[in-house]
Amino acid sequence: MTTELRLQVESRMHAAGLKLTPQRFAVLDYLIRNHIHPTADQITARLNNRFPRASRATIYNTLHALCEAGLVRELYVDGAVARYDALIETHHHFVCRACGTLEDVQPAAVRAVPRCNLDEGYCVESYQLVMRGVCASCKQSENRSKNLS
Amino acid sequence: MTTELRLQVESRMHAAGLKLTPQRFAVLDYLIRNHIHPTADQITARLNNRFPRASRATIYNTLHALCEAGLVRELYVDGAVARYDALIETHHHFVCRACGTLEDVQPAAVRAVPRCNLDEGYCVESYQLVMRGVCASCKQSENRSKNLS
DNA sequence: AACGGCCTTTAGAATAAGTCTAAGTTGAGA
DNA sequence: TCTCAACTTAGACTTATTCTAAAGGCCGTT
Ligand SMILES: [Mn+2]
Ligand SMILES: [Mn+2]
Ligand SMILES: [Zn+2]
Ligand SMILES: [Zn+2]
Repeated sequence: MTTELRLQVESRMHAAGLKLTPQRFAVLDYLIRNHIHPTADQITARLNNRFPRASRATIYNTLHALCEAGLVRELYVDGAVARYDALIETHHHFVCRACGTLEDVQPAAVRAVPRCNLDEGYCVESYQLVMRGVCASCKQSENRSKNLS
Repeated sequence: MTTELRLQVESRMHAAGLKLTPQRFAVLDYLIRNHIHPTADQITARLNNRFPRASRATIYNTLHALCEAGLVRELYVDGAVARYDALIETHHHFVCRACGTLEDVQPAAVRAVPRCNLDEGYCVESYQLVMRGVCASCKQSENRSKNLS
């Protein structure tokens, strides 16, 4: 499975004119296995537990290279920090205002996909929907504390 | 008209426990008159042509105060820089990848408002749609250069 | 008018995310 | 195996934003 993945990735990277280095593979592998939309810092912290170590510059270079190659998406949702996502099929996001987690929302969960007809001449190439609210587990704790009071 | 506005703003600020200072009014007034979703820097540059001058810290304090008071929205669309919006009614945005302008999209222009039915227990409080593409005037120049070649 | 308390403004230092640079390292094709 | 463009690295730099400590303004009280 990792072998398959490696081959897929290798061919994609190659197509984009990029070498597949250990660092690049480690970053992508981490993103594919962890759909938590981590920041560059989280990725760095996580990868530097184990081999191969990667410097800040390399993390950013790698993330940008992977974005260029279309294997990763850069996501700005809340503040000034970029988050990264290896799920590149069209999908949306839900942000919990209580715990801050950023979860995927499959397009199927959005009942009516928006069709935007802007003024004449505008060309919409992509769109992204960000929903905000309270996630199921935070909702529960909210209710629990309400009952106590 | 400015008088009416000032009174409205004053009561809103007061309700939020905040004084309406000349700096605060100037920032809000600028945002209301200019729907260009400016950054803190653009606001600073613009206001410091005329009275009242405002320091960086005050600009940020003011913008945050106005956000708290619900008179202004902070918007992160592309990356690292916050943009500010005095249009607080629900609406969406269009970003031109060529010229970078960020325009309002009235909800009416979105044909089908998304209804999101997430997993049990999730509570969606708001959502925002960001469309990306090419604006009408950039589209024109693109076409013009295509014809030349 | 002078005083005191509280909120606001200010300049500039501090922080945080990301980019750049210059030097050393590496790995894929010949 | 050899080679060299591509890659990685530490650390300096930049940019947006936040923090801090001191000064200023407003108001009700003496
Ligand atoms: Mn995602
Ligand atoms: Mn807007
Ligand atoms: Zn939550
Ligand atoms: Zn444009």
